Amino acid sequence: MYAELDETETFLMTETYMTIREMCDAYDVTPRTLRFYEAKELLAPERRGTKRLFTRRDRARLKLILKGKRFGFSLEDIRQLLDLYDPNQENRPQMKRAYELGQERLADLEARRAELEDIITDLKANLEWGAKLLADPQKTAAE
Amino acid sequence: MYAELDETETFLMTETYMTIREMCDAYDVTPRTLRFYEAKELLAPERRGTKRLFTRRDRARLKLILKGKRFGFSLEDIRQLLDLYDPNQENRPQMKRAYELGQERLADLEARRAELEDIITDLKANLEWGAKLLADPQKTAAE
DNA sequence: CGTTACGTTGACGTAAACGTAAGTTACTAT
DNA sequence: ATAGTAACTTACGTTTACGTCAACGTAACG
Repeated sequence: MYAELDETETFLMTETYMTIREMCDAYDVTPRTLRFYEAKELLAPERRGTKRLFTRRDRARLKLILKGKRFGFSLEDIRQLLDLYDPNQENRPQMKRAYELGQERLADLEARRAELEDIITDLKANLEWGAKLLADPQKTAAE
Repeated sequence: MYAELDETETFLMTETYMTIREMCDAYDVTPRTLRFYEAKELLAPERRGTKRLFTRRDRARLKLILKGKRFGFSLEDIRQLLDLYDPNQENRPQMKRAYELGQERLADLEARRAELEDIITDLKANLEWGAKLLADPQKTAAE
């Protein structure tokens, strides 16, 4: 099926593919990581022969993966979130399920945002107290 | 030194200690987890004989640990954050270092808050689009 | 045509954060 | 005295998310 493609790639090259190394440099990850994400079905790069070609879609997904990780989501959590981002057209029941799942996730995220606010507020207050203590050890002595 | 204490514990029992099981029930963790956190010096329960007695301080710290984990901080990260919360009095250079470290952490947290906002915004938009698609598949067909 | 560079697939190793017995101790209840 | 309950220590097992070789393919370059 691919036998008729020549070296000049005249077909869908509007996609601006990226090699694995370009990806690594652009997003500061290792090749191992990208292959690992593919194995876990978080990414799905195309292949030219044996080599991976990462698409715009892969890049968008990778960005989300990296963000998600910074918030303590497991890769499995993230995979489910990603599925919300390009819903499987032609499958209403599954779409609906994904939509509902998305609502729950959104609630989670908003709860986390509140927690994060708390933490930030606490830490700020604490640092201000610390600043006073450093500046004037006597005055701040009392609890 | 503890030989003169009797069973009625008349000394510092204003602290309202909690047993390991009470802690587990209150914070939804396992005993293993609490012992693990102690081994990692995140908690420092007192002992009555061999048994652990968790103080108010331990509880405050545990709350922060659990929050921190939800944001993808490692236990080692969290340990350093915790040290900011009850600074080692009588140690200016270390206090100063802790303070500076705290500033950095705060910047991290605020950056994360921004990211979290992004994610929430994205997901919201996505879900609204999904809602339309579910409600009226024809109209929403175009990309 | 050899070698250098980049990519590939196994396959085993590792650090973090616990889980899970196995065996011991301590108190309490019958 | 015995049985039960709860906690303890020691130690090996497990999962997640990759790191790290080893061995191989192939395209380009001098």
